[in-house]
Amino acid sequence: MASKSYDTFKYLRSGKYDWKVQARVLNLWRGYTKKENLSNPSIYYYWIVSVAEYMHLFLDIQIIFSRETKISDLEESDVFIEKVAFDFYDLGDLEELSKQTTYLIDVVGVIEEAELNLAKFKNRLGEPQTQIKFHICDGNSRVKVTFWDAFAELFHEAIEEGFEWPLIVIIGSGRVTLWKEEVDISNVGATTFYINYNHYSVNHLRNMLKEKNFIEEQNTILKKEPVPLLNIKEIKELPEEYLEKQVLCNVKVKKVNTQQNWFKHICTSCYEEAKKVNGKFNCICGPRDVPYPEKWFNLCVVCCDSTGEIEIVLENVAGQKCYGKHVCDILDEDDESNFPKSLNTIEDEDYKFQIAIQNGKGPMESKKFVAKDIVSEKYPNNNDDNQPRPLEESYAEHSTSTFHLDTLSEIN
DNA sequence: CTCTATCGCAGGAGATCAGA
DNA sequence: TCTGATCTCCTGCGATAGAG
Repeated sequence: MASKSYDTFKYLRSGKYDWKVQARVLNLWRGYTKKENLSNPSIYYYWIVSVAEYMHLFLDIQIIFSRETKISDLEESDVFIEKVAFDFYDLGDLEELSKQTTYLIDVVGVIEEAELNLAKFKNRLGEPQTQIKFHICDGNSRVKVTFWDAFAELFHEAIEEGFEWPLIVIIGSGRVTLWKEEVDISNVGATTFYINYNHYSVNHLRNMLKEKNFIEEQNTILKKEPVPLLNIKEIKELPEEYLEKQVLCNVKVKKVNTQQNWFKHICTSCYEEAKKVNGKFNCICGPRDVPYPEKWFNLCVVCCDSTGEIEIVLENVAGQKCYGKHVCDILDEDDESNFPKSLNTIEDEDYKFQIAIQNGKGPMESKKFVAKDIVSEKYPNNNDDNQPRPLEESYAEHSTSTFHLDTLSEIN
């Protein structure tokens, strides 16, 4: 048997038990076996003892390792196998894939957000968790991506490394789920990411980005209406039909209102405000306590420009961007229950707010102005001097033990 | 291991049975 | 009665789904 030549994945089939293949482990993460561990990713050959017929959407076979499977290292110079291989899916096809839990998927897309921030919160069990959320777009569709905890922090560190924006990301072996009726790609142990990687798919997207209509098409997908830039006088005079619409406005923060609550408690399930009743937080989404509500900015500031003054409520995203901190960070620093003095630091600063016009609370207040975001000029930034910078290694949470070789079968 | 809750299976320990 | 084989119950762990 030792002299037997290698089989290729293309010809593997069930019913025969002594296949011998050369393969590169593209992705390796810790699984659950009681005794045996496998070492770091490298090249192996395997005696495939059983090839199970496996009925599914994408691949014809699944390779199962048994006690009889023999694995040997191969020298890099002995074989030529690509170091990466992706099996990309269109972002528009992911909804169907979100209904299954067997397979992980590879996608590539342009990150839409101009800035990506880590969100820290406590889950319903009081455990601190970290997440980073963004959307990717392939020119035809867009999907939400949520990375969790250490993987989110790894991703956040990676994007700080000075890549060309907009970032083009390949997500390898992401898990597709439906979250609040929206397709969401999240990470599992196997998930990897490659930022501005030197791959034809990335180069293709970047070429598309240079065409004018990519951004236009993307905006069409987002059904974004252009947001008008108005001054304070114009905003105040907006007619009723502008309720629930958004405008942009360049303002200077004149005064931070220290007389009102500067943050509110948010239910971690439905993101509505949680109210304190008898010492416990309750939410409208169901008869349950919210033991660890999130804390979101809800800070009143008086702003001005050359045409007048206006009171604006900074919501969470705008507040985080103003201070570069989360509410809990400010609370940690200022453990007094009084209004934190550090909140005054934005006075006399200039901002371009994206403001939603909302219904006021009472007869004295017909309209309310809520800053949803701060507009950054960072995106898009096609600076040709800034060449895409591929990562030498993918970022992944590699550990030891079992393999998932779903993507390998496409190599040969 | 994302983390947690839950389900289901594998395997160990002890009980039971059959044959010498 | 002893010993080995088989059966049953229980526990712990792996797999999976769901949450944020």
